[in-house]
Amino acid sequence: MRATVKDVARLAGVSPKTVSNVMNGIVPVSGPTKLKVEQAMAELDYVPNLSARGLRNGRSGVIALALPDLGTPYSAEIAHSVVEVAHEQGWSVQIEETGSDPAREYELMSRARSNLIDGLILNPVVLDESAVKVGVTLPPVVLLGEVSQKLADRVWVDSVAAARDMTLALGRTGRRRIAILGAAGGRGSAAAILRTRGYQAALEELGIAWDESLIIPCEKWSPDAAARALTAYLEVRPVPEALFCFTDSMAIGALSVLWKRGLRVPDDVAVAGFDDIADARYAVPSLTTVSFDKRRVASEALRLLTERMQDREGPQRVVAIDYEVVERESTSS
Amino acid sequence: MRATVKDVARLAGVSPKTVSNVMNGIVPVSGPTKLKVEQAMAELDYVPNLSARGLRNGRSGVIALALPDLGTPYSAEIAHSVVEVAHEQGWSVQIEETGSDPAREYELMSRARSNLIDGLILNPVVLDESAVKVGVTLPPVVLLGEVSQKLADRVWVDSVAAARDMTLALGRTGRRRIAILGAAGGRGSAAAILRTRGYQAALEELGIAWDESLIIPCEKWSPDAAARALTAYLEVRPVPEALFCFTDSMAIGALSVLWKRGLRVPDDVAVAGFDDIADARYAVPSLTTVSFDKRRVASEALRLLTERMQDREGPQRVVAIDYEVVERESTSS
DNA sequence: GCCTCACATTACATCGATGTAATGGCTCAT
DNA sequence: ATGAGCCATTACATCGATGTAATGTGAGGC
Repeated sequence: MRATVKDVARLAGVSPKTVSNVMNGIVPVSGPTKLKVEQAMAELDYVPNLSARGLRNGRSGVIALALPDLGTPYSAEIAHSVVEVAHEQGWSVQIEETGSDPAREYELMSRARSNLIDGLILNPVVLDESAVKVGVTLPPVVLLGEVSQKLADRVWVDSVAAARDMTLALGRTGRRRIAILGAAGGRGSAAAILRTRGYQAALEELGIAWDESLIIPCEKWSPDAAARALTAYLEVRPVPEALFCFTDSMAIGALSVLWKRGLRVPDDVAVAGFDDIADARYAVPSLTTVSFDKRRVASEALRLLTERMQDREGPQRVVAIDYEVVERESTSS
Repeated sequence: MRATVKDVARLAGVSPKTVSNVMNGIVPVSGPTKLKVEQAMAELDYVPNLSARGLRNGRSGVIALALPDLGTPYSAEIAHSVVEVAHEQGWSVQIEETGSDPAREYELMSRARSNLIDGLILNPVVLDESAVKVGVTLPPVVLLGEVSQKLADRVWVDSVAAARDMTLALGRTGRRRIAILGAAGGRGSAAAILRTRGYQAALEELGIAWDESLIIPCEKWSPDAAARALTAYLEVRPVPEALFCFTDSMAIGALSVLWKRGLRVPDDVAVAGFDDIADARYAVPSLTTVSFDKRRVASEALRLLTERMQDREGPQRVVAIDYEVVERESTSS
């Protein structure tokens, strides 16, 4: 059986509370007593029971991170950063996937309320619907991404500005028939809408007319879906001069399709992505993309979350993360 | 304040224990009483406190998954599968990164012993050293990968056989100067050693002499490191006829380097990987690799883990996951 | 030498859910 | 009608750590 505070106390010849005092160091303990207790803890190989502590303190030291799909490089990199930053600050991270199923977002919320979780960092797929449930009775929530949600703290990259800058960069290379891949089919994701808006703004600045035939819809932002969408598109349309994919994953799928068709990048068509995932640099050719510091996203999210734990009532805050258009071989050789 | 069993009991006009009985359904509860309780729970929006339940039951419903680096596609895909399968079975998953720091593996173990975690799925970086700590006083542990560790249950892919098959497949295309990328520099990882051994076995079968100059060491299995290692190698050595990279990530780094040097794949050099990550299919050219079912890895790991929870004393078990050499464009056009 | 004050330490209650053992009410057989 | 027997329900204790309030111990001042 595992040792408890009682066992340690007995061995050290003190009371359980003193052991507790030694551990959390708030109530002062005299030198010799402290030493005795520490020796006893070491001897018994004592490890505190976090369930008990959590019950007593009302805090578990665990935060949840909810992402659509951990398997995608973007989510994986975000998760990596969050886990790393959280670890540095003494938090454990429970990971949940909301996948394609919006219901999981709600499920998560109620799970969060079951006290095993002190806070939640959520990258939502369903946008406004989630809003309903985000209230004061919930644990602190920080949202990631472009969500039209005013009820929770949020960390995001300015998609409109970034997409605009990227489109301008493509225009600056002299290309005018600039297509976008990943636009919303029906009611699309907020990110799709915002990035399309940025693209549109750039076109106006460049004096390029909006051309519906250059909008390539693609609901799912995976290489798979992108490859299919682009293949279908190229069956019936000429090759655009530039192709701005709304994520790097889609761009990687697109590069594969273009290469298979014998189209040269960037000579025949320039390709750009968004997110700057690790593999973007090693794409063939290396991928021009919108880059931003994912570690920064993680640390800001965690900062907002912990601050929210202190002050549950303060005003909602939104943190924008700086981005940068990184030009690589896929747009200029 | 959040509702507790007491509150629910008071509202339903029964005792707390009856509420508990309704929830876990082991002790029978009469129809009408059950209904009253359920209504009360709904009305109060009751959510059980998992810390309290965990304290009482000694189980938290949470398992930990420890991987070297969540940011890499391979780890991410494994994590994705584990989270998904675990969720289906009602488990939550806490993710930890052991990174390059072996100490974290120990840290994790002790964390696991703190009762917030019912079991641990560990993909170790340090091999045998971990062994020491895996004992009966720990929660159930399942190891992932090629670990020379006989003290815990384990799920793996037979690296020796897979590397042998891949090398044979490369040999079958008529190429004889087959290089490997990712071999162990000093005391390498178990996987590196085993894959090198499989390569060696295949060479013998093919009647090809062992050539030390075709062994390209690369400690870290990232595109970065692979790109650097290969670049350095090509400065001083001729291009091999085939390049067997020990992971797909390395292969992606290698493809990028080869392309930048104007070398054509597979015409000038065939390239193969290992793991069949999602992006392998969309590499340029698409990547020949060793494929296996990651969901299967996850479900077997979880099965071993839950069975181990039932029977802490049973004999250690090892599950080998089937693999398949998938030939794509990077080895034959 | 005695009293005060400060500080380390202790006993006890508590967090919320649930197993144990005991109680209560009910049906059914005689 | 009454006792046996069964099943739903209850009171209480418990899991382990920790806050609260009370106790104990020492030093220092007069």
